[in-house]
This record gives sequence, C-alpha cells and structure tokens, in this order.
Amino acid sequence: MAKNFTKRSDNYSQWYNELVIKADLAENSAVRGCMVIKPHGYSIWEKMQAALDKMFKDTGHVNAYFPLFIPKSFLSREAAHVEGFAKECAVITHYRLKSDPNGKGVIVDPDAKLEEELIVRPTSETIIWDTYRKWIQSYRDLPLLINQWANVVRWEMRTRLFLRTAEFLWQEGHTAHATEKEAMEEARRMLDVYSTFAEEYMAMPVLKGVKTASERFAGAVETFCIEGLMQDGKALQAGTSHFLGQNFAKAFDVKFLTKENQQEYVWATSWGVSTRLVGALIMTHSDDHGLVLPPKLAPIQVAVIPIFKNEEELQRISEKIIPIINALKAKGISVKYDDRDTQKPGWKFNEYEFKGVPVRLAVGPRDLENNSLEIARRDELTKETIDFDKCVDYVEQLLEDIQSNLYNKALDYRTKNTVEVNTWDEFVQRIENEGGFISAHWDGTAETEEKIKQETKATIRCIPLDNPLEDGKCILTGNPSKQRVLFARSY
RNA sequence: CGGGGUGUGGCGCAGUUGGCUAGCGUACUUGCAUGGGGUGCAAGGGGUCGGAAGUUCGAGUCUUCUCACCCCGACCA
Repeated sequence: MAKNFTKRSDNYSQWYNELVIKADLAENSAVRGCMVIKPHGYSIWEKMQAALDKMFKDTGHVNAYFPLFIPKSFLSREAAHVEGFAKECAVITHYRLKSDPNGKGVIVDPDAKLEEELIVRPTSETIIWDTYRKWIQSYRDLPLLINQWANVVRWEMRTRLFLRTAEFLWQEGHTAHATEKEAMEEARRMLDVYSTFAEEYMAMPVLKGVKTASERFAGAVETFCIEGLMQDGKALQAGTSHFLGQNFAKAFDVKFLTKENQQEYVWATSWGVSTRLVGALIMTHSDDHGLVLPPKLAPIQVAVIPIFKNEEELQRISEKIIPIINALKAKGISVKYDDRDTQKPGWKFNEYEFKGVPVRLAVGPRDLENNSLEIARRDELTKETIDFDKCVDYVEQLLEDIQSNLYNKALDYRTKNTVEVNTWDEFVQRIENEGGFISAHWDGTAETEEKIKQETKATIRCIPLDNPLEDGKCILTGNPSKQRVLFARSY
C-alpha cells in the first residue's frame, strides 16, 4: 500500500486526486483550471489515440486540422449552439503587448485591438462548417468524413484533473452527408465505435443511449452517448455522437446539388471523446493501491525487476532474463526491464504497482537456482512462481486474462448497481445512499426532469438505445410513461 | 458570482501573548551497511516566510490593501 494514500471508502474524490498526482499522470499548472499531462498520463492518452484513430480510419474517416481560433460572429450563427457555449468561451481581444510605461512588465497594447474578437474554440462545428461550404457543391463531394485531433477550451468554473479541465485534448469528428438516413447511421456507427473502444480497450462497460432534450448538445437534433458507472456510484459521460440534422448546414449555408439537380442542405454529425477518458479509466478500475490499467492501454505491460546484490549477480540474471524479454517483445508486448541500481526492488514493486503496470516479473538468485521467476498480477495483487520456459506463453495469456477480468469486474459492479425503482421514496433513498444507475419511469417532460435534478441532483443519463417499451407511472408526478429511463448522479 | 479556507526549503506541515541563529517530516547529496514489498545509520546542502505599505527597538506572528490557489454551491465533456 502506498504511503499516505487515501482509501476510496474514506474519500473517493480525494482518492482520485491523489492517485492522479502520485501516479504521475498529471498535475495542476500555473494556469487556473489547466493541467500538465505528465509523460505517464500522456502515454495512456497516446495509446487511446492510436486505437481510436485506427478505428476511425477503418470506418472511412481521415484526419485534418482546423484553427484554434474562431471569429466571434461564427458562433452566433447557430442559435442553440451559441447559447450553449457562450458562457464558457475564452476571448481574444488584442494581438500585441507593449512595455508598461508606468513600470515593469508588459501591458496589453490598447492600439492592438482586434476588429473582430476571436474565441478560442470550445468545439469546432462553426469553423468547420464555414469551411465545408467551400468544399461541398455536389452529391459527389459527399459523404465528407473528417476527424480532428485537437485541444479545446471551455472556461469551466470548477475543474478536476482529466474529468473537467479548462483546456482539454480530444478528437472531434465532423461529417457531412447527402441524406438524413445516412447521417443518422453515421452518428450511430460512431457511437458503436466508442462503445467498442470503451469495452474492448478500456475494459469499461458502457450503456449506449440517447440524451433527453435538456441534456442534448447545443445545436444537435439528437445526442447519443455512452455512459459508464464509476466506483463511487456516479455516472460518467464517456463519449457523445450527435446527429446535427441540417442545423449547421443552414446556419453556414452548406448546400449541394443532388443527382436530380436539386439544391439541398447537407446532413451532419459530430462526435467526440476527450482526455476525460483517462479519468474514466482511473475511476473504473483503480484501487486503494493505486492505478490499475487494462493491458491494452498500459504503456508498460510487463515490468521486469531483477533482484541482485552486485554487478556480477545482475549479469547472471540479465543473461537469463533478456531472452525472455525479447521473446515477449516479439509477441508485441511492451516490457520494461528495470535494472537500475539506484532503487531497491521493494521500491520498484511499489512504483509499478502504483502506476498500474498489469504484470510484474521478479527474478533473483533464488529463481536462477530453481529455473523459475515470480509473476505478479496487478488486478488481483496475487503472485505465482512459474518455470522459465513456460513464462512467455504464461504472460501472454495472463495479459488477456487481466484485460477480461477487469472488464468482468466492472460489468459485475455495474450490474449490481443498476436497479429498477418504482416509487419516489425508493428513488430518493437509492440516490442518497448507494447511487448507481436507476431505471425508472419519467413522464417525458423537461419540467419533471428539472425538478428531479433539483431535489436529488440526479439527471437522466440517457434513454437506453434498445429500451423496451413498458407502461408505467412517472416516479415524481405519477403521470403515464411509456418507458423507463436511466437516472444517476454524474460527473 | 455567493460561502469557506490556505499561502513558510522541491513536496507536506509546525511556528504560542510580536523576541534571539525560522523548525519538523519527506525528498535531495555523500559514506557505510543492506538488497525477494517504499532498508537502516551517520553526515550534509537548500527557505527570508505570496506581494506591497504600515505599526514597532524588533514582524512569519499585529493592521490595511493586494495577488494567487484550493474546497463547497450555481454551470459543464
């Protein structure tokens, strides 16, 4: 157990913060609300990027890059969009500084005021649709399937490392289609990409659903989402995919000629996931001993620690273990051989454990005699002794086991913490105590949704996609309802 | 923006009714021993107390102003 590390059961959010810091993932920067992503945290993000990027390309998308700055007037073209983002935009008003005539330092040069202010993108729909107008003339130009890896800024009032920062890294896909059906299919397809990624790579089970009108993305016709359940019973929106209808095409006048020589507005989608996923990953699997990473996203999958008293002993160990390391690497496994003499073995054990390395091998003189080594798995914190000649296959299999074990544990947790509730008292009781997902009837009005939020802080996370229809009564108002929706408190 | 809090070696903190050379843990450096779960002992380096002004013989400590950050709410991926 790490020294001075808060337990989840004592204070979950403190546990989270300490974990991020102590596992060297990120730290607060000199800029309010903005984090420094440290190498270990960033390499997890890179693993995520690599997997997602491949999935995007495999579904026909290409990458491009649009400007960080957006003319202020662009934002207001789409009414709902500006309303949603106006309150959290950073604004560029000047382009030059000058020395302070009254003292030290520099001041904003009042003569360098911009004709039109620029905003730092909170999302890129507007600049991209303004550009798409020039790119799209004919049905032959469609579909346009573009993704961008970028940073965005949303001036949030309260921030938390990875979960909500003023600047964050993400990808945003922006696609244009000839038909409503095609755009809707795209939005759903990318939602599936996200859920596949979450489950197969992050080992995080997610629920796919559609947002209610009040939770919808500013400017979207329909917002789809994946929702995960964190270990403290709160839900986390892990990704969104929006069907934008023709809203942005109309706002930016993006039309195309159909085969029938008709002018029509194009149909759009946008979809994104962010560095918030790193936060989701942490909160899904990690424990009171630190970070736990699923092998598929672990920058180091196997740490090898020699135990030696002197140079000669290390050499004997290295001779034996390096061929094994090479065999593991040949299988595409990332291995770190930590033969530093500057840290003690016990120190290293704790280090890799806290940083979430899935598998640890330890080899010492004892193992050389027995022709064995010690294999420890991070997810279960168990150790075994394995014969040298069996260990390569064993490790390969173990990584797969850990990946699926993590998923199954998380799924089991979610299953146990998803309940159907039929009365208001039960609902309130559940929200206040256990948390988790609550499946309950809702009368479908924004007023009721808002009132439930006011009274319990619970929001409708989504209406699950394959939701069965079922007659019932709204838990708050008793009005008739056709289906259950999913409530939770959320991040 | 409302409420609360904190600024003192890299990090985490103590510092009493103003008083003498500003202290502790940890981290760091060196040496010796140690080496299968954050090793022990010893020695050593490093701060002028967020900033400004004031009161005083004397300010980390009191006063005023100011800046920054953190936590709780409203807002949000």
